[in-house]
Amino acid sequence: MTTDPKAARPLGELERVVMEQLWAADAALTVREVHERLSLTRELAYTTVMTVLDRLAKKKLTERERDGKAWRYRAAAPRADLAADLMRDALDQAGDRREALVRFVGQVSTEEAALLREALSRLEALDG
Amino acid sequence: MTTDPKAARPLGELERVVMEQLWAADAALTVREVHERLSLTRELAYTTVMTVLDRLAKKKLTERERDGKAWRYRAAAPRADLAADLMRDALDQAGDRREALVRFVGQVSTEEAALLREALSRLEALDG
DNA sequence: GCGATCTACGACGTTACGTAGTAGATGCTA
DNA sequence: TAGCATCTACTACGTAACGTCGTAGATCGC
Repeated sequence: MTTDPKAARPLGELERVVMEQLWAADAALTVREVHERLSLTRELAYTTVMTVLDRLAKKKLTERERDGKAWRYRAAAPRADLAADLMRDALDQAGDRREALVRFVGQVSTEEAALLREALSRLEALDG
Repeated sequence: MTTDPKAARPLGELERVVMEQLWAADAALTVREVHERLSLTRELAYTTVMTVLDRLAKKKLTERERDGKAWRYRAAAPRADLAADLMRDALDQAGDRREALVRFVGQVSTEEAALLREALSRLEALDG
């Protein structure tokens, strides 16, 4: 689990692209910086980006720190964590976990299956 | 994949309990039957259940067939399929699949990890 | 033919999200 | 230090999903 044990609803479309900027950045970004990056591919009001960043913070998906009069935002958790949380939630909704996992591995690509085996091996090595 | 290759958004709360009735039933159920079952634990108008069943049908999550003047609904896909689809969607959102899978297996229970290994073995046996 | 039962469709409240404007606080600069 | 640029806080609006029903009309069995 990342942080919240509850409801990790999938991100909205704009929320996702904003988070992607944060994940892609080395450091925490200001609203302006995120806005600038997004402006390369779409038109958005500065305040729109600010609102989204703010909402993400309220949802605990971003954290922010002061930098002068501005806030700097960074992702509260790695992208992979978010994805893993969503996978968990999905699995939790299945009645029969075994069956759900069977279906899941049955639909992943060969590469993904290999990655899964690898991850499990690594886990085994750790757990002993 | 179950049916729709796209957006398998998680079900709403009422949609979920309705689907659970369908999954739990041996045969296709009428609105009345679903309503009766749900009425055991909560109060709902008959038409509310009907609306939900209808919406689920429009979303291709249920299929229906005539039975006299009434419709009989059944889940369009096994519950496990839905869960697996959601897991897929979640995985697809991860930037780095490897990392996401590592995080995922890192948070599943020991039992789930075992089930995953089992499912992968089975897959391997099939794929050769 | 009637009454019970169904469906079709519209409606309303709430919440999430995309999108943005206004007002006021704040910090840099000439 | 006065003022402009910049930032935040807050409010707002439209849309879509969903929970929740009601009404009207079709339909089936007696």
